Amino acid sequence: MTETRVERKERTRRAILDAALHLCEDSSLVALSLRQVAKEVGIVPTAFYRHFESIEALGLALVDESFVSLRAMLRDVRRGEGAAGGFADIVDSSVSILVEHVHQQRQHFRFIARERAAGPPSVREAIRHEIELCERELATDLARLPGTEEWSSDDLRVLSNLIVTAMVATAEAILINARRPDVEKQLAENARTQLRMVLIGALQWRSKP
Amino acid sequence: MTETRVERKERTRRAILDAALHLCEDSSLVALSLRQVAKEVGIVPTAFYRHFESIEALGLALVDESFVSLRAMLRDVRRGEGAAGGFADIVDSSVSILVEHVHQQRQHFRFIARERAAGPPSVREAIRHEIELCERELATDLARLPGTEEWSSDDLRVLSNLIVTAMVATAEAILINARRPDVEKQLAENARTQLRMVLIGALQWRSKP
DNA sequence: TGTACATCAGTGAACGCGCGTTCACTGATGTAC
DNA sequence: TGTACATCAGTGAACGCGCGTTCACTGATGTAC
Repeated sequence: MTETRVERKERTRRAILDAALHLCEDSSLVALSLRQVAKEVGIVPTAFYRHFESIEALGLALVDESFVSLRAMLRDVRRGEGAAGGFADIVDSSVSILVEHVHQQRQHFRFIARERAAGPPSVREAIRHEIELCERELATDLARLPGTEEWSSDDLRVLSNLIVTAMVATAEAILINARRPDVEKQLAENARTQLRMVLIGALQWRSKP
Repeated sequence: MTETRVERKERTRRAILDAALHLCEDSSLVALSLRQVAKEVGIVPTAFYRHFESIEALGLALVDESFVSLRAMLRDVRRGEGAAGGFADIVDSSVSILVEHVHQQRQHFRFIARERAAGPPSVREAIRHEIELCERELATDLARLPGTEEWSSDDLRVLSNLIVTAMVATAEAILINARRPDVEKQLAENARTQLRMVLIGALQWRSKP
């Protein structure tokens, strides 16, 4: 015996998650059927229920998993900020890290981008919640940058929201133009320009009293 | 006889478009069936084919229709810019007009926001194309603002893209928080702050030679 | 104006198919003694 | 170590349902003369 029962079950669960991620790439979770997933995995449809209660529950598991990837990216970005010299370096390295992670975890980023707008309500809500947490984290990071000492916490959140929105849009654009390195290079350069514009504006900003 | 045959047909077509817009509000076009639409309209499923070749074709018609609404908004914004005094006025009035139009054409804006990420490929592509046209229009508007005389056309496009992205995100947030006037007021104020931050950055910007 | 014919939006039966879910089951793995 | 029993991931038949699409049709509206 090379595998325990628990290991075997975990392997099937993994296969279901991977199959779902793959199958819904061209449409959405809401158009994904339990039978399609079971067929792709190579199990009988009813065996699906041994692992998830419904496609929606499977979706929520995929949200958790996808945000593990996204948080790994944020950790890398934060490390880059510590090492870098000025704002220009931070911007350059952050966008590079974004591009790199989008490629490495292509399916997870596509999943978030798509289901954020198209998923079942509970999945949309879960993604919205996770993105809000990311915005909060970024806001506390921004508070450490020189020049934001006098900012209100509201303004930090608003700036953070703007940056996250712009970066999500950049990630989406990169995913749409996958396998077109020239377009991707341009998109990354545009994202850097946008971040620089925003940060220049931010450095001039003074919160209302 | 009160209605000609042509008028009657047009009325059914209208009813199909409205029914589709209403029925896919809680999920997506990809999860919408021809039979659901026919039932809602009160015709037999096969009669659908007298008006559209498929749900996808119906979706493309809805894209056209939705962007008529969106362009009406852009026209109002442009009129506001002409009348307003300084940047602060432009920002205030533009966001107010956005909020107002999002309410007036709630279904069209929701449709665009949702199907942009979730629709059938051809619908996604059509929406992407329309948004790109809007970005171009905004870029030519921006070129008329004082302070952008020396900008490269690339930088104008990049700034325009950032503004459109932020405003689309604001529209989405307003739609999600419909019927919560306090949240909406905050979202509008945040959007104004974001636009001000961006424009302050833009005014400091100098394109690379 | 009246008649004969053409058009065509909407009908209704029928088809084969994939769907989610139920149920009783099998047989390999795991555990208690 | 060997045996008897428990667990439980996966099976397979069956169900009723909604799906898109086909086809021949109906009958009111429109048109030519």
